[in-house]
Amino acid sequence: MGVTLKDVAERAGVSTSAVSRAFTEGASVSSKTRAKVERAADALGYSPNALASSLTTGRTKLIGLVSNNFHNPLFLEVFDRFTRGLQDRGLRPLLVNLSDETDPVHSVRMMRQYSVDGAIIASSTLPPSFAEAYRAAGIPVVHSFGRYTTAPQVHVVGIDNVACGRMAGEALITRGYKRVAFMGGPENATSTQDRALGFLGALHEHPEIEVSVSYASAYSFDAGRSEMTDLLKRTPAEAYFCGDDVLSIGALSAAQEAGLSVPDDIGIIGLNDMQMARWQNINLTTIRQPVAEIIGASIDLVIGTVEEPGRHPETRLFPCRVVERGTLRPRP
Amino acid sequence: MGVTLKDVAERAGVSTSAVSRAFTEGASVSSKTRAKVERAADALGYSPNALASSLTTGRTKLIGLVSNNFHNPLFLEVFDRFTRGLQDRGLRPLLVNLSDETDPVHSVRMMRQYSVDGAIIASSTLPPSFAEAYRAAGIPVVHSFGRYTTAPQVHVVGIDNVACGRMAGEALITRGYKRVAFMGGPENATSTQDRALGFLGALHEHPEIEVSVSYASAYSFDAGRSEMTDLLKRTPAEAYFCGDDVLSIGALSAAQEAGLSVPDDIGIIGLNDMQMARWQNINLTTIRQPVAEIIGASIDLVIGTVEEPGRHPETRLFPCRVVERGTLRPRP
DNA sequence: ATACATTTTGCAACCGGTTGCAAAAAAGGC
DNA sequence: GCCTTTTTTGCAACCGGTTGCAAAATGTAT
Repeated sequence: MGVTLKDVAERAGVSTSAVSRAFTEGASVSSKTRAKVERAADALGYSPNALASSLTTGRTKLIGLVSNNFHNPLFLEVFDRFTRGLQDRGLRPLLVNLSDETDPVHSVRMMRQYSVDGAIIASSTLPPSFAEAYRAAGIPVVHSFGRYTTAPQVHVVGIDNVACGRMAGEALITRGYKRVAFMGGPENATSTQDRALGFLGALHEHPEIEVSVSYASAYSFDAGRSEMTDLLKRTPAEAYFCGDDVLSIGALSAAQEAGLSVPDDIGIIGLNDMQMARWQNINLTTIRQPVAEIIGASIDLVIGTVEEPGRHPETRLFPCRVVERGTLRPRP
Repeated sequence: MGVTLKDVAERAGVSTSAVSRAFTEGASVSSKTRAKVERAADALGYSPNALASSLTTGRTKLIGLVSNNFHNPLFLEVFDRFTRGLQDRGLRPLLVNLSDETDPVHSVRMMRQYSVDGAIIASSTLPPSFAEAYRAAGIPVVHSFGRYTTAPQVHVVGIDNVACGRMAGEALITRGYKRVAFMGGPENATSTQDRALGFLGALHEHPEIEVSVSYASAYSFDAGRSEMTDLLKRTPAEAYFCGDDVLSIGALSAAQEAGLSVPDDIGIIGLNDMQMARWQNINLTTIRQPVAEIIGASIDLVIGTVEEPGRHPETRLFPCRVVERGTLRPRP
């Protein structure tokens, strides 16, 4: 079944080294033998075994793509772009689903067993220590959609959550809302904390505006909906910054069901700008994460680190922008 | 950096064979040497190189997961379950994004270069010939979310699209609609054809009911919305079976925007039951695909075929069921 | 033609493991 | 204790490639 180097060599009447060289960019082979080898290889349908060659070259062209965000619709786009981006550069994604696992030890071992050249942690919820375990194991790694930390031990690519929070705050201020609120995801997620920080920071300069904060139990539709349902029973704010689009849509649903009109009675701004946000029957005003840029930079960084392992950890944060749709009253 | 078998052997004071055996289930090793080996391995932080061993064992435990459905929200769940299911069985998914590629030749070559043990084609739109190319190349393969064909050359797991179409037709008949329609995805998709077939078949027994058929240009929100917008300009039907949930939600959006009330003025039933269908502000009546079962069966089949390559091609179709929500009037 | 520089080639060792086989060690029977 | 059977062990070859090195072939200059 498997056609090997040796078969090709035999058929072409050359040594195995010659065949190997014919398939290696920039190796020393005469055009005559290369032609002989190619003819034989075509006839036999040979393609070199990437894993066998990795043994000596030390490169597998395998990149671990590790995530625990398999319920966030944004991540379908994330996987799409990662796989395409890696493939375009001749790399292969080995997908790892962490599910509820928070200890890196299993996945690190797996990465080593399969000798991945590098790894990308694509997760907005994992702590910095996760990626650090990879680095400690000698695996070139970048934490994609991670958050900013001072003196990071690993490459981090993402958005500036504090700045996003501030941007959301300013969006609400500009539109003249007098009672605003932040509805975060789970309080212990580091990204949630940063967004709250930025939001409150922006509002701090406007003491005339009333601010409150609450946390949904998860980054999910149901959590957003039930949180908003609770809030509406008390004295709700005029406008909410929700830490995520799915959460926002849940909140939106609760508001509509309570008979409130959006954005006249209540305003909502989300974060992510996932596919559904632009569906006209949702039409969510939100803050867009530049997903393509984040992913492009992540891939570049991981490749760079594979080539230059000692490379200093870098943090690349990309700016977000408000996408004007229908769940916030227009700017005056 | 890399601790090898030899390092462990040296440290434990045994031969490399002993170490290899200590890590192989059911090999002949005394408990005494196994203990010595384990101690040495722990101290050194050794884990065996899966790729090196694949060279002799012929098994990589790598499974190609090939898809071109990176825009269908259902597939986030699909990837989640596939990765988890494979991991639980000690297998690793090598993800391949086909994008717009329709020729299997590239991905087949890649599968061979990485010596995958098997492959799963997860796609509702690829033709049967795609998976057949894998089989022809000697790669154990199952086409997941594929469609039924007579005398299939490869394993196919999915739903019975004809039965689903029939089920949708019957749902509309039972609810007393007198003018019904099928809005499919692109006409050339084989699944679309089958769904239309079943739908029309069911209606054929009810000549008193008026039936029409149209096709959206893609399985997307925009396509569904624009198709429905067009339909509403003429004489629309009372109820529509849309070939997909995303399409349905697009159609729903158009209907709502036209000031029609759902389900009083117009009824819609989708297919898939993806996450968003149960969001209360969408609340789509739809037909549920048993995703977990399809994926479980796909994994079992691919494993079975790895172990018994000559195995006869099998088609496993799972039954769907209507999920009652708010876009169809209640059954009388 | 000869001497020398350059390119191309094959040999053989190696990458990190596995495995058939025969020798060595342990266990069992008397 | 000795002999037989069973288990454990190490040797060495092998999986499918790559690569340093020296020999062979080719090209250039005289």
